[in-house]
Amino acid sequence: MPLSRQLSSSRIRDDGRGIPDATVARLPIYHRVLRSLADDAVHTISSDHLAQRCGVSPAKLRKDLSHLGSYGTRGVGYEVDFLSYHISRELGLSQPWGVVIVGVGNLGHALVSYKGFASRGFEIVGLLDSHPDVVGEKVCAGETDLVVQPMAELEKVVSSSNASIAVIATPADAAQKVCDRLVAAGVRSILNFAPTVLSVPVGVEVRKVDLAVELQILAFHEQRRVDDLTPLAQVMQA
Amino acid sequence: MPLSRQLSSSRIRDDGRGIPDATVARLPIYHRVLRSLADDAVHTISSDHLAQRCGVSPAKLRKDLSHLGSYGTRGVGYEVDFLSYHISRELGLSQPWGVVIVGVGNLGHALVSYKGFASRGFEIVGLLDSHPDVVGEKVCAGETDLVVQPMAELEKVVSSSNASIAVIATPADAAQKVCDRLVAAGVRSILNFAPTVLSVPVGVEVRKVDLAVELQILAFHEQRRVDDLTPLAQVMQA
DNA sequence: AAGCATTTGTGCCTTCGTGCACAAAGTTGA
DNA sequence: TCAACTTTGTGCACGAAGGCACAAATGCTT
Repeated sequence: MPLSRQLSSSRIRDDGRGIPDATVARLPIYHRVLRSLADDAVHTISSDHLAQRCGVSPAKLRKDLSHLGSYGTRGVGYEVDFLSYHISRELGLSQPWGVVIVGVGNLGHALVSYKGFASRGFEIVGLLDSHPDVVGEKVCAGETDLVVQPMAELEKVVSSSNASIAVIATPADAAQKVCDRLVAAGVRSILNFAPTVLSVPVGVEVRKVDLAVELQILAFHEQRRVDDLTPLAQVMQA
Repeated sequence: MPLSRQLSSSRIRDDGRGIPDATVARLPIYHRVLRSLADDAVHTISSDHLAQRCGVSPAKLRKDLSHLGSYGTRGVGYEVDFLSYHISRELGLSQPWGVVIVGVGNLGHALVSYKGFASRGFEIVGLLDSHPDVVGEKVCAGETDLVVQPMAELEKVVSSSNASIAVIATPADAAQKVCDRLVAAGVRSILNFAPTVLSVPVGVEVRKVDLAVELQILAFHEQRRVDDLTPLAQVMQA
């Protein structure tokens, strides 16, 4: 029996959820812009206009949205609230997600105070840190306050809060151990801010955000730009 | 004469210039792992082993490195220091880059205290904020202390420090104005943490890091996983 | 010196992502 | 009602990216 195909991320029916990864990565942008438009009392918007606000090409936007279904009206455009609802539904924002943050340094504090979580269905249900000075600190997270728990409580916090997403904001040398404990506790989705490569078993998804990597990519293009200013060297060598 | 191709000459710039974006995005990872290996006194490493540490496939690693030139030895592997040097050179890490950070909230503080900048040639040369309580604050950045400047000093700070990269860590509603002023002051590379789409003229590169977007992508896959647990319902309804 | 073991570098093929262009579908106005 | 206009949804073609497999090149051993 070909069971292996079930594990593949590719779906056969386009009617279902065969949404390309590149599209999924852009849906949150579309959703955010649509919410902003709704706040400005905009009812309908064309793909050209919406695409410009999202920083993508109109054709790409239309193809992305076509993967969700035909939610536009030809000759008119898309109804903002209607499209926003369907995107949020597809992204799973209609149900709440519990998030545990491990590591409450400057970055952890920034994450807790970030306003964009609660409005998109994410609720911070646990804060963990190993440093004695931080443990016990009361942190204002949205409407409710949270107390930073010691690292020993990790398994208990994850299981009791039924958190499904974890954020690692620890130093690099602690990240892998934290990751292993999170996975053992049942977490299958991890957002990693520590500058290290995490190894996880299959079935666990890790996304990484690396500040230094982003800067180095910028530096590469910046240097290439500088090199292009000296085309004489190339002519001389030829 | 067939000038189009010259083999075995890694110094030909035409070959080194066309590095795919996907490769450039992985080079910082390779570099970081190589530096770590060097600290552990590892002299040579094979592509299989290095690939495993970097979380990529060996074939991909070799193809990535082949874009830089032939820096490996068949039958042996890659010399750690040698390869590390060539990657850092290609990324432009051999020369220092001045970085200005706009917005010194929790996230800004986290960026300033991040250790990975100085070791990769990035030096924070300016801190800017609009809030009176933050302006004037002395922040410890690596070896030297920096004082947060008021936003009015933006143009002066950028031009006097000759910064080429800027980081926007402000709230979303201030980001576009800050971006415009940075571009007008001569900045051509911007790392944007604000959850908004920035519009810039051609020739300016913007990379964005959006925390909520990353969480929403995780939530999408998490939801898909939950939906896959109930395939019977779909079959029954069909 | 010669053969064996090991590892790199790369050609080929498949898959994924993007842009173009246009038919289909809906609205507006007379 | 019908024609002109607007906008969506999509087929197609092209380029980028990834994986496989193997020839070329190097070290080691006899």
